[in-house]
Amino acid sequence: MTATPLPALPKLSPTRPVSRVLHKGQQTRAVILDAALGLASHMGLEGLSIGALADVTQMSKSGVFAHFGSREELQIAVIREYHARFEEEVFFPAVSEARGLPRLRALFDRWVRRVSVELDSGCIYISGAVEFDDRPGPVRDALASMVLAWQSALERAISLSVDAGHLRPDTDSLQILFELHGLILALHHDARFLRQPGAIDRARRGFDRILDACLVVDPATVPRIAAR
Amino acid sequence: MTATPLPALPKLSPTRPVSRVLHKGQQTRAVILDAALGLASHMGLEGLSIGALADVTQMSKSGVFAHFGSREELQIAVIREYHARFEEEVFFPAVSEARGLPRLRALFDRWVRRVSVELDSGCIYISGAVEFDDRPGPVRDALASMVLAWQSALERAISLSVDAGHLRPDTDSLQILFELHGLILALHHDARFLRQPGAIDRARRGFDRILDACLVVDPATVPRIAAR
DNA sequence: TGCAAAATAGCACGATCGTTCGTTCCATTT
DNA sequence: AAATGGAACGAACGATCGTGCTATTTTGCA
Repeated sequence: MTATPLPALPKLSPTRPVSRVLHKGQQTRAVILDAALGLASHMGLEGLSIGALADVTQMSKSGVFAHFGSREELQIAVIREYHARFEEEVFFPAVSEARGLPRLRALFDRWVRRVSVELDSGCIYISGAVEFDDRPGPVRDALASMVLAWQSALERAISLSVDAGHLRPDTDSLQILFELHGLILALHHDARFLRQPGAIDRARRGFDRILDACLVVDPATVPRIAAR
Repeated sequence: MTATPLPALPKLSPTRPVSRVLHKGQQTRAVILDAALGLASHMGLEGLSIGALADVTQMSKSGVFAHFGSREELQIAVIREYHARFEEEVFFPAVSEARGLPRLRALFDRWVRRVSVELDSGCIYISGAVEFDDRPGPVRDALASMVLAWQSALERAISLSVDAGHLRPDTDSLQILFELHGLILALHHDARFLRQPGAIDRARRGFDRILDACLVVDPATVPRIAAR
């Protein structure tokens, strides 16, 4: 339960220059990337077309194209951008919580919100995984790298909850990770595809149920630490 | 826990003539459909192209096209065919098991096998849900109808387990359904996209854990019914 | 065996795809 | 004032897409 076999979280910050004045090129590139993210979350990474991107950004196809060099590079850039935003909105705010259960709760809670409340923009991790599970290549590699990084971060939070004494020492953190991931995927499916309103509560209740099973209960002090 | 709000399982059998001698047309249509299913499970329903289908079946594009009238009809036909096979391989064999926990176990077990062991052919229900969650139309409707039918069948099996006294009376069958679905989705994700070998066991263990939590334990006869 | 009907092929269409190329515009520098 | 470089454009390319049309072949039944 100590060493994690998953790769470390890739740091994306170095790739984009810090607080430099953006040249015109990088500025419009950011605009394009923003539009591409919105487009990809609706149509999927495979549905991303340069022509549609040109329409949205009011540019010429070749003008858009020049910023990325190829469609594949554009897709990878979108994945990286999504990863950066995911870090910003889910990971970073949660790690400021106290390690252990509070942090784990915060991670899951923000994850849920990211997948569901942002109802219009689907999760590229999830749609991309389905689109590229049979398509080897650099896009799939980039996607898998990001997903593994996020799973690794979550697994670490679970392990920390064990170390902090919040969860039982015999907790199988990878099993917990698997089941939590399942809740998110079911949420994404029921909320986005089936449009069922109760999915968010179901995911949260599932979270409580999974963790209840391996909560450390001190019978001397507390008779019963219920969910939450 | 009695009435199910989900629609009834559509009976597909009436649509194909029973034990009639197949005319040449329906015969090659079946060949095309078989190839289309294999192709769609790799490339997705959106990746299904009539040209590629013509190459595989050694036919002309127009020859393939004539059997369905439109790409949309082809996609719907593929969805229906997948549903029929899913019924045949997962649902029908499982309902021959005794109602209650045995049947529920059989349903889940065959579901797991369908999603994972058939490693080359992905689940169209899952990939289709991601592809069409933002694309209204008849294809999405057909897909949703099939998925809801299957979920309804599963929910009935869970409710029957409650009625049979295998699960506690206060069991929230829709919550169980949600979590079991999550396990399958996580299995599909980890096995197909991440290629992690341990995913099948994780799904099975998740199943046991979910049901353990609402098993009826008779304290008089059995001191403790452990997992399985 | 012959004939109508069904099944398939051939061809072409408009649209869209990613990509390449040459050109123009504009800001910065020499 | 002239020269340089990046950024964006417009047009065109080959390919593939779905979808019509019209022959031609094949099938099944009288």
